[in-house]
Amino acid sequence: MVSDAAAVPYRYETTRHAGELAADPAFSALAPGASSGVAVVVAGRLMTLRRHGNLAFAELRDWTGSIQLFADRSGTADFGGLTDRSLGDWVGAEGEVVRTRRGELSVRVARWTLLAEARRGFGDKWRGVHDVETRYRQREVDLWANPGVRDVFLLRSAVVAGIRHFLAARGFVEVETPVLHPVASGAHARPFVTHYNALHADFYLRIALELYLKRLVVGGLERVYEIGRVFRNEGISPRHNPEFTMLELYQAYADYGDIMELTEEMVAAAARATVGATTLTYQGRVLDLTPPWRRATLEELIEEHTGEVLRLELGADELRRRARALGVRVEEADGPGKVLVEVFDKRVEAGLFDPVFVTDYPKEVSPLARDHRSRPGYVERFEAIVAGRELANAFSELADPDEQRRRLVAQMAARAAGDEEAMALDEEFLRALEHGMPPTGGLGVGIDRLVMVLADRANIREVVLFPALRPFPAGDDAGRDAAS
RNA sequence: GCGCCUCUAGCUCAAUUUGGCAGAGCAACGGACUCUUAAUCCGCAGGUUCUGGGUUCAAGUCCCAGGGGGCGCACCA
Repeated sequence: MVSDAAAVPYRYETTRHAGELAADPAFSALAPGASSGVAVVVAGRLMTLRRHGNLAFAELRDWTGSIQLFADRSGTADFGGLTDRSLGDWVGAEGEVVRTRRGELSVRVARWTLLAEARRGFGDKWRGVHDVETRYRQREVDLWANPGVRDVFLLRSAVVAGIRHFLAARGFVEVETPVLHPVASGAHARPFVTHYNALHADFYLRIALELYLKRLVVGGLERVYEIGRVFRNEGISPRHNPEFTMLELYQAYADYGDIMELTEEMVAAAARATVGATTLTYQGRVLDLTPPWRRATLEELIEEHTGEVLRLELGADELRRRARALGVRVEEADGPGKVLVEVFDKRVEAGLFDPVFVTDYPKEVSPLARDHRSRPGYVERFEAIVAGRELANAFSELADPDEQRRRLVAQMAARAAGDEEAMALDEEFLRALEHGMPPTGGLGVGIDRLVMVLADRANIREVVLFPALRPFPAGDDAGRDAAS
């Protein structure tokens, strides 16, 4: 069915969406076989087409839902042209809202317009497309072929909108900071490297938002946040995409206790804005996100889940011995704090399901967090664990420029000793701190992981539209298409 | 990077315990049908079984190498 592409209009004005028609109380009482007298214009893709000679029924789907089109030879202009259409074609239709004798709300098509032709099909109309490679590489196909996919991404949009709304109500301002950094710092991760031709210098894609945002607090933005992509040059897994979306926020005059309250309220608000409740089902289990969340120290949770009482005071040798006894692999170079966190990550984290704020991390592994006000060797830091995964990381921020320099110098020493993830020293950041940063609470939230929880998805690829995959192999389908 | 699994028509999947002419449903294409809901019915067409080697009279099936994908480990706050 080759059609004249030039005949496709440049614009098409609809009056209603399919989902609205189905939900409109004005039509709910419409009896089978009755007409409403209301004329509408709708548009979307033909998902099914049932031809009956002089009658035809079609499912027209737009991004709000579906509406049935009802056409007949006597009442529909170019009826034959309509029944010649293929599944997947985009069609605009105008006509009266009616209910068929069998009770299906429909638009009785008076006139219709071809808006685009689908040269390719969308796979099995009942079973959809299961091949994950097709689903992720050709998300446009996945969005039509598989139920629920579009809903996940609409939910993702609503989560981000809900967070912006929540933060605006608390007086936060949203900013944008550079993606290309001369020094990649603010997190323990290997960066992607790129080259800045105009500056004749290598730059790094950011691994965190942290340092620039704190400089803005120094600059007087007392409540500031950014939602943006960060890039970590690491493995791809069901829980890791090398580029992912992070929310970071900083609140002057607040400590990590305040940030805990903010975190649980913000996640609860995002849940209410999307699933409509703070209790939901995740992977078959009931997950209760209702504040307040449990608070427990790292050591308390380790003891609870392993039976071992591990404290920094035991010293590195003894801690390594006990960690190995628990089956946790640790390096000889690992200090006591690193060992403690390793034990938690390997033996405790995955077993936590309902939300927990894990508090008070070793100073050794937290170079940007402020010393704990009462526990030597520890910092005021927490991670929020939800459904067995880290959802957020936060601290009372370290503001003392001298102490911050000492910590980062130590990191650079570790880096020189071979630790590729040790944090880099950023002189511009240190200079900013010398201007004075007030007491500040900071938070980082993995938006992708939050969406996974709210959308009940176990794989991060299900919540990222175009997840990282190997480049499309040469000589495969795309190459043939280009040649033909 | 390592281990295990996987790749068959546009899509979803079959193809007998060491191996014996590669099939079905959906989509597409031609046709019938005035209330369908994955419409139904008739007809037609559709293949480098991921790629390259090897074993065998015979390979989708067994072996080797490579590629894509999945899962786990490692890595990764």
